[in-house]
Amino acid sequence: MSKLDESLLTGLPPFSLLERSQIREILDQALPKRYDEGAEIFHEGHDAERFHLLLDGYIRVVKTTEGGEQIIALHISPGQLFGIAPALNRDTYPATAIAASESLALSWPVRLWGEFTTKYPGFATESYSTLGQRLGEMQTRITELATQAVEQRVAAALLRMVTQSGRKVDEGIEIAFPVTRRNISEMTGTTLHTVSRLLSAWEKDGIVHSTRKHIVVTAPHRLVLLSGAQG
Amino acid sequence: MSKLDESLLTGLPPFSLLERSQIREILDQALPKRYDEGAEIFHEGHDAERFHLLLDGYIRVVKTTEGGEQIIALHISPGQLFGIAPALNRDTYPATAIAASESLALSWPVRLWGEFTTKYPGFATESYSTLGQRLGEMQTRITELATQAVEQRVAAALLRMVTQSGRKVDEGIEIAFPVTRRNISEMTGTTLHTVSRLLSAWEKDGIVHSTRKHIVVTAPHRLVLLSGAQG
DNA sequence: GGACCACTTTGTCCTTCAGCAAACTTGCGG
DNA sequence: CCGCAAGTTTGCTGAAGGACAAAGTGGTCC
Repeated sequence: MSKLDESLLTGLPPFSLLERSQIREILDQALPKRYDEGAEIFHEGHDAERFHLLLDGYIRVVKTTEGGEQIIALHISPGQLFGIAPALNRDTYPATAIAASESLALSWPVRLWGEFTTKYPGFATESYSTLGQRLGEMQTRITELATQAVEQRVAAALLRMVTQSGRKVDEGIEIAFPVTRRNISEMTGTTLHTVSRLLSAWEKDGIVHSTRKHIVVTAPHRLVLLSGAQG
Repeated sequence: MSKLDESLLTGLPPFSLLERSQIREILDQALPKRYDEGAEIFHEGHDAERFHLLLDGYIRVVKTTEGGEQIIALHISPGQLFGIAPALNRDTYPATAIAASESLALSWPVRLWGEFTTKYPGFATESYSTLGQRLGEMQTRITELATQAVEQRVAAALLRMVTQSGRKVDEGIEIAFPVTRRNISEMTGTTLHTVSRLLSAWEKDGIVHSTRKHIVVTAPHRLVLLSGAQG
């Protein structure tokens, strides 16, 4: 593994305001690792031995029910910490992390968590803000699941992915990682069949254009209408 | 308001391990307040000026959708901190808190949050553990909503309330605060009608006994079966 | 180039549960 | 003690969407 460059961390929220030497030190203790699409990074229930920072790619955080069904809890984008069980005094991971696309992540042993939070003021603050945001998102998903119809939930899920990872292409905005119908159904609590039907309908209406594992949203504003209070 | 007694806080997780003089100091800065059933303690979106500790009673934390529907996010029991937006660097409350029964709570201005967390080691740790648990519960609710049928969700909601606040009576275990059918429907994402039908059926089966705003679970084990993978 | 595999599409049926409506019960305030 | 409000029960109907089935379509590996 080649020597890591400091520019990797410079400007990332958790490490902003740090001096070059500090970043060097943090980096020297990091273990970089590449993950293929579909590769597991850590598993629900296992001992939380390391915490992670995603540098490139996208991560799906997944929970499995006793019935064997999977629920996608959230997606991680580059620059975000994940698997930060130590922040909440947990000693096992509460969910499984899987690379949604080919990804690169750094990780540190949990014992460094305490060191980082005390040594670098911004680090703790930033981490807990992240947690706060995630809590808010989960709130939103709960109210969505509790009050909205399937069509609205699927529209909202697409918009969330677009917002988090959308990149401009000439047709519209493309979700930057592979997504299957099944994936979407696991984000919205429905079946892949229903998702397929919805996407087909939207395709016909010119709202989205989707190929095998890729989705381009061509009319985001119409999707917003579908996701909102009334269509 | 009469002088507060130190025994109020002694032994409560957030303040365990503290010396008498420290507890005295904390208590002297606290504002105690009594709330009638249904009274609002703070409102979603308002400036988070204080954080709270529930001493007696039960609090419902509620989120309102644009459509005006309410979703009950969680219940707070005595001894728990709530409205701890500052822990996540939020400056507004993410939800509304309402007394589910007559309640007594202490509160402190948010500026003391930093002081408490730095001065009293156990305080921060304990607070973040609480947050971790809540995050876990929300996860569970999301998977429930996404994968389980209404009957299972309602059974699970009753069990959750029983676990959190159940007190033994001769018929079985009673939920310690008033709960209406509508409340349950707001916890489970269904309608009060459906909840009413379920409770009636369970009453006939001898699983619960419910009066107007009170529920006694007479056969918890059967409820567990209903909430589980298969009924 | 062919075979297999993963993903998708589409059709049909059937259950669950939300929506609507209306009567009933309980408790409280005057 | 009466009237009203809040909470509950119950019936009926219809639509949403899950379950099952089966065929279509890329993509990839040999």
